[in-house]
Amino acid sequence: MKHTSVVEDYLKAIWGLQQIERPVATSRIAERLDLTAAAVTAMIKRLADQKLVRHEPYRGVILTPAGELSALRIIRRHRVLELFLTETLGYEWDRVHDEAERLEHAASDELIERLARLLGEPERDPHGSLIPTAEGTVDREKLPALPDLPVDAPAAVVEVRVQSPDRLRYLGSLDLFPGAEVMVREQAPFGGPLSVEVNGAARVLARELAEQILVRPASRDEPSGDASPAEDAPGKAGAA
Amino acid sequence: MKHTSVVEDYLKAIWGLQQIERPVATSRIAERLDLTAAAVTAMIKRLADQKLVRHEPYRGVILTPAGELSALRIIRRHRVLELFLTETLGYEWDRVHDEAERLEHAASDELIERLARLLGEPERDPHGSLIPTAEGTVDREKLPALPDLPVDAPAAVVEVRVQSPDRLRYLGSLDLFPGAEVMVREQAPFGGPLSVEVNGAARVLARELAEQILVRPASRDEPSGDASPAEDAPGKAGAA
DNA sequence: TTCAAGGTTTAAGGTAGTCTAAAAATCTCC
DNA sequence: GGAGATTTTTAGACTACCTTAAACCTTGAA
Ligand SMILES: [Mn+2]
Ligand SMILES: [Mn+2]
Ligand SMILES: [Mn+2]
Ligand SMILES: [Mn+2]
Repeated sequence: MKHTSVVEDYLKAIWGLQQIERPVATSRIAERLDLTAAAVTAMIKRLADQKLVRHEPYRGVILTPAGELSALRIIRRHRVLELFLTETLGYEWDRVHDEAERLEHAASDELIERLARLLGEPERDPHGSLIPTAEGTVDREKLPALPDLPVDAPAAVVEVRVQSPDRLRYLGSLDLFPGAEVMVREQAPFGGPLSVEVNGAARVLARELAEQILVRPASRDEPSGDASPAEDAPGKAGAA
Repeated sequence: MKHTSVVEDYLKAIWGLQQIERPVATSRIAERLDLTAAAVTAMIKRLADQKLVRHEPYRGVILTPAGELSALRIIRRHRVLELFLTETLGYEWDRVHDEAERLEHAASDELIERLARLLGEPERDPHGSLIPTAEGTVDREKLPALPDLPVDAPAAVVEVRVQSPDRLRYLGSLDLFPGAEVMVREQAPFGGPLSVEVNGAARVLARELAEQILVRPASRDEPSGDASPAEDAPGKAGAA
């Protein structure tokens, strides 16, 4: 039931990659964790021994239910910690990942649950990612990205799926935090940039970045979502 | 400049033992860290290679200035974290040590300084231990223990040098937190227990425990200390 | 002054995790 | 249905710790 921090990071990586492709290839894990493929193969064997993954040689791995549960518990830790760092300690949203990456292995369940209570049992981290419950469950949501929006349709930023501190800092300078009100004004052809209104201000944004910004279109009838319960705006964490 | 968590724990242990006896014997370190003497000898070699300790074979080790600086920085982390856990998250004072023991290795300097700011740049941890400065300095203070007090002389608890959660919990149930007002009423002979008044309530306390409770006698003229600046009562952290 | 007790170090071996280089399997594309 | 490219796994080594058992100092008491 208790794993090393290295194992925890592997599980987290595999879980994330699994959202894209199952089974997960050795090389995908290697590049995400910045290790050689040989190291990953060796670790995969240990994970399989511990019944955390199933491995088909030369084919890849998938998490077992036990592995997935552990992964989600670590992801919960990571995201709760990230939110604590921005909300309580005033970190910028581009600086929280590395800190949380280490703390997630040292914090006890009790600490995480106390932090979650302090933060009001939050649903999303500073980047808008859903925080798994303490029991290890998350909804799988498929939201449109900014370039998927029709022109002039209002929407709200929900999640910014960007890791790089540089990019996050840049997006922050454009006010593109979860909760921001956005509207696509124009999409340049041939994969060109988007003209977007963010909280009323006109911005131009590289398509590559825009694709990582997930939004919820404003429903025309009601101000909130139609089928889902009213969203609580996560509040722009650590604005510059 | 950056050490493994194991190295950090060795430095911390050696620093603490050095306050009692210099040089520090292999076996003292082994028992404090719950390791075999052989493991300690091996590690001492590595520490000496890194110029963190000086080792005289068969005699013991002492920290170099670099080693002491590192030790004090880790002790600062540990104590700031402990205070955060009691003050901000409502932990009891007997539960914070283990948690801090792990977090101290994962938290960045920036995190610790932000916590310290949040906590008002505190001077003492929940047990009353002095928190080294960010620069890595602490005053060495020698306070009397409870059994050193003359009968009927009022004093204030400053530090409770007890590790064991059981004992801490017990002392907490007697209100013996830093800041408590105490007065020894009677000392049973032959190493017997002490009768002590704690915040006005009569208590009986084993001498062994009383010896770990450091106090500052109230000066008869002024309510505060005479030479030192007024102490800020650390507030009874996590009272039951 | 010797010698045994007790603490310390060395020797040998183990686990977890990493790397490079080589071997093996799979994929791609003609 | 291969040949060659690409991935994956194996083999062999290395670092950081830890353990037990044996050898080695230091010391104090006879
Ligand atoms: Mn991590
Ligand atoms: Mn995040
Ligand atoms: Mn520690
Ligand atoms: Mn303490």
